Amino acid sequence: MSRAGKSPTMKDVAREAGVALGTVSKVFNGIPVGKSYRQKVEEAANRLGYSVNNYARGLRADKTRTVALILPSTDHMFFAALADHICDILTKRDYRMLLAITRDDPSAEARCIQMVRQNRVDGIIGLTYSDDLDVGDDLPFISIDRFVSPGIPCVSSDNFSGGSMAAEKLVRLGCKRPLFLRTGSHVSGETDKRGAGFMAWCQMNDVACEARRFDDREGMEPVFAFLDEHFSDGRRDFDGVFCSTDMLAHRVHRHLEGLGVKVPEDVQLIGYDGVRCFNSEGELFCSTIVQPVRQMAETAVDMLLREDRTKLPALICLPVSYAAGGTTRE
Amino acid sequence: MSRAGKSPTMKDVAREAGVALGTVSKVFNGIPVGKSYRQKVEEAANRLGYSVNNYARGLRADKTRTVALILPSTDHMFFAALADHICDILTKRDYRMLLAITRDDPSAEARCIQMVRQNRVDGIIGLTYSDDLDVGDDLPFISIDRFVSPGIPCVSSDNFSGGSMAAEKLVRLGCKRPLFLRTGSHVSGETDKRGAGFMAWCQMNDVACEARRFDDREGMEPVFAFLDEHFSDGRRDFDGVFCSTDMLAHRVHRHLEGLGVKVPEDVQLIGYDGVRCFNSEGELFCSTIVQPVRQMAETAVDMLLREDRTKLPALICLPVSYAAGGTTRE
DNA sequence: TTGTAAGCGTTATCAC
DNA sequence: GTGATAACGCTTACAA
Repeated sequence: MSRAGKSPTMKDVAREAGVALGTVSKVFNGIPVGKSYRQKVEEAANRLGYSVNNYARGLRADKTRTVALILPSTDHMFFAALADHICDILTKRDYRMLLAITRDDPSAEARCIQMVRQNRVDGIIGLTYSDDLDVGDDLPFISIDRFVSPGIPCVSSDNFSGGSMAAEKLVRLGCKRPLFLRTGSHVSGETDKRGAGFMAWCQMNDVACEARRFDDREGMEPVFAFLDEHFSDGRRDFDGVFCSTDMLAHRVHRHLEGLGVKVPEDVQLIGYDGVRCFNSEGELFCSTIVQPVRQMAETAVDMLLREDRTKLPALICLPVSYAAGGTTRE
Repeated sequence: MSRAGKSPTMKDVAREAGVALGTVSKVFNGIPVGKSYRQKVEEAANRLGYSVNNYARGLRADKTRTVALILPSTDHMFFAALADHICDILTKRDYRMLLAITRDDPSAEARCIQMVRQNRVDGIIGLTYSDDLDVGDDLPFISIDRFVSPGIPCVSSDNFSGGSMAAEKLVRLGCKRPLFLRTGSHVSGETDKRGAGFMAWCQMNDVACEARRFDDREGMEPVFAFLDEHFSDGRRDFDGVFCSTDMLAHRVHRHLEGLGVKVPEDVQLIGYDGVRCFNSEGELFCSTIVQPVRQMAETAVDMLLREDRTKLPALICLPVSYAAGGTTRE
């Protein structure tokens, strides 16, 4: 019997089962072993409540079957859904997920990298904003939505096509004076292409359009001021707005309502993300370009755990789709 | 110089710094060491890009500074906010968080326990639904919203008071025929007390009220059928509904709208959770009883990591508050 | 203070 | 198949 208070070890199981230590190890690693031995080991292990010590295993093997996910927060439906799917997919592959949250703070991002590095994770999936993130080239890293450095693959939705899709949709639905609106990080990322795609489509199709970008550090006031300027007193300077996120679209929607603007009658609104109320089965907040969250999660995990990590693509854009959510005239 | 491709170890740092291995260890454990030595070690460590191997450390110390959070999913704003706060608080205490997701599946819950046990976490915070969850008494466990077994503390919001508060609010706002509606797990938990508190208040105050409970395995159809029965064709059998969650309240709201019922004019609605759009700074979906998520997270972590784990309380109910969200006549 | 050496639980490699 | 043994990287007595 092993000392009380401490978890049993392989040694204990070996003794209990009356077999050699090596045999126990083999059983727990799926290495062929005589049937009667295997059974004796399994019984002894159950009796003792034994379970493999991953720390000892990781120390020996230098593989921990653990992946870190670094996110700004999980307190946003898009991030939360991403975390949910990635965790799910990793679990199915018998990996564990360490979650680290950064609050968009570059120093926290650096600390996280440091922390998960100490924890000898087998790889990192990160949605980060640091300009100069130093991941180190020994640790597999997949970035989401942001180019970090050459050699680090980036997985994102097809932001450019999504932007074009939004433009086309608005125009097809009758908009003559479309507007692109964004708030967001001052750090540039893949998501900037949403606006680029929107503008490009408009130019290609000879539609005059305007774009306004606001820095998220200034909050919503400048956005509201802009809307007031163009929609107060019966003014309707634009009849369709593509917002860089659903959240922005929703706030714009509310503000326009406050100004007496009718959505979608006076102005049609399209967002980006495909975020839903409460959970991914809820309703949309607005008409939107839907990111393929599950597929993004799958791709990120796939690329991270791929055996052959030479010649990974630098950027993978996954196909988006349009979904009507009540802020457009379908 | 250490072999290429492998991370440097303390030994490498010791050699690089020209000091003893033990000295390096002391530096990284904050144990006093000669100033010049400390500096030499730190420089050498930086030069080599050394970072402590937590697996070796955990193996030796039998402490991993890792906590597992077990949730049904993160794809719901309440769970997502909980995960966010718990991760944040753990990080501040220099703990890492392993996230495991169960999809309400008891067998997945058991697998998770097994998995995190292998990973030698220092404790578990779990929001689980298994009837017969076997955590084992060696591993600190804090349950959220559900009584698991004696000796396992449960942290929840004050569901009973929340229910009473909802009843009082509805009646104060003029409701004469209140209704309690719930869908949810067939497994009983602390959250059942929401309805109990509601009914108790009504009885205490001689208000006749009705309660309907639906099993979530049957979906929303039975709920909608019930609403149709009581609100079709101008019927207004109830003028105030307390729903066991914001999500339910929101769906009820939408369905009532479809029936031509005006909220809050004809019927007032109160939910439970305090969940918001997009993130915790968004707007409420409905008038609601707000759970103190941050405080719940803090309490759970506190109790989990408390030094003296004898005489922990069996149940901690944290105070809720009411917030108007447009579905009541304030 | 510093250096040394034992040991944490596993895996892998021997000769039997 | 067994049994012994050497790593893996770190902490911690203990000796110098």
